[in-house]
Amino acid sequence: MTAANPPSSSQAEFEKIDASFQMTVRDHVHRAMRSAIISGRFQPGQKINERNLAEQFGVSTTPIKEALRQLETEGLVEALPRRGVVIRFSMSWAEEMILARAALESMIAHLAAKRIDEKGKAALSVIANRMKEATASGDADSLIALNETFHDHVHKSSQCGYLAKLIERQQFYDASIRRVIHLDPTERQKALDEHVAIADAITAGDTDKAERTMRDHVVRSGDTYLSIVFKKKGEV
Amino acid sequence: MTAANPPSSSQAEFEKIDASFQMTVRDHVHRAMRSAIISGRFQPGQKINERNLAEQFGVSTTPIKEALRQLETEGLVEALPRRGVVIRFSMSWAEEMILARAALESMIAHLAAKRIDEKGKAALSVIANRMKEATASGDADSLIALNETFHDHVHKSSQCGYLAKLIERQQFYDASIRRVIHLDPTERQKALDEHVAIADAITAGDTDKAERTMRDHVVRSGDTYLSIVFKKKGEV
DNA sequence: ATTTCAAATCTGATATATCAAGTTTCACAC
DNA sequence: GTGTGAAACTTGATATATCAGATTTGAAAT
Repeated sequence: MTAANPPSSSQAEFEKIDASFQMTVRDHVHRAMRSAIISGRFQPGQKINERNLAEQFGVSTTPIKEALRQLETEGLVEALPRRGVVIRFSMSWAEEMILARAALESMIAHLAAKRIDEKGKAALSVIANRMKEATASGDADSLIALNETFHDHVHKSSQCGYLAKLIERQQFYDASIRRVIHLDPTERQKALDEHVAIADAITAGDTDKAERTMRDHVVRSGDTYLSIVFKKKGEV
Repeated sequence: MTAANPPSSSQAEFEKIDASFQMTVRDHVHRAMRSAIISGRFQPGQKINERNLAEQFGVSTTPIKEALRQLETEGLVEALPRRGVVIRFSMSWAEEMILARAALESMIAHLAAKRIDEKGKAALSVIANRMKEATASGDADSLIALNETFHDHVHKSSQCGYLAKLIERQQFYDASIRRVIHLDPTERQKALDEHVAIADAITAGDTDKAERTMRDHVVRSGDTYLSIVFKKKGEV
């Protein structure tokens, strides 16, 4: 289904260019606002003024309104009809985002363990080995990238599109915070052990174990992020 | 915190009016479009024209664009920058929505079993008993309403706001389809047994069992809806 | 000082206009 | 017939204008 096929004509095969490559103003605003909200640059309950925002970004209110609708559907702001939008993000919201991600990732891990093929297993093993190396050498940047590769590969193996998309929206920490975590050797080791356990379970087709190890991993690492972002220890 | 408090002044106490009560054009469009998509009135991959839609609804394109952004974030349509939006809903998408709901509802059931108080247990028991009666008498309309009450009560007991909101978006069947299901005595009985099992587990504080019974319930009933909406049997 | 209420103001909701990227059409060259 | 490319057309993206609900203000009444 991938490279094994002979070219149907004498043309070389290329992957479709990702349409989301090009940036629109509303997406820029959406990302910027999302990042600002989840990094705490707005207070919970704070009101958002559309005209102000438009002026700050130097654009009209149209793309602002669209970005706000996206944030609203994501659950990061609440829209009160004819009264504007207010920020809805706090530590408890972040805790629930972790739980949501844990529930969804463990579901997808279950399916990955059920549906992964031999090629996928091999690829997963390669990723896991690279993680071992990067952990040993303390290469934080590689680990951050590999972490994303790992989870993306699990998503692909599960053959789930909707679930994968849904999971993307449950992330409330960004690159800079990840970096802090991955610079700690203890954290690095914990994450590695968990990733290896997940990979083993999926490769073995052990749906139950894949589910449990993934959930534990998401919850534990999520709590670590929580304690950094909100400067205190969270329990679930 | 509820009715036990004496009035702080001589004023009677009223619940705040739900701000989402008032309807805006964009919400009307959003709901109408969502309903149309999940009931299959658009083909997967079909292109949506903003101006056409605006004309059909008899409004300008502004609220249309906002509604489309909401649908996009929900995952029901995909926006290709500068090329418009296309429908992204099919049987496989619906299957995944069921799985997402199963994962999230079981997580919330787990928390409900952990956090519910005595008053909540009593209320849950009342709901379960009403369900038994309605099932015995075959009152489909009451059952539909009670079903919603039941799940809402579990959500409340879990004290989760974000998760509850997230779950609302994973519903792809509406009242008319529910009615078909609840008119079947066998289905009614199955649903009752499951609801009772869930209520028992939550009341007993058995987080594990609450999780499992809830998941099984959502998946099984989801498959029933699936087979009706898409006219064939789905397996997961 | 407190309450009342209408005018002024603010601001989100909607409509309309403009711009630019994407698509289609079709004449023309090979 | 096939490929090329420019013009015409379509349509999403953005900007601006208008409307109406919500909030604030302040003078008058008590």
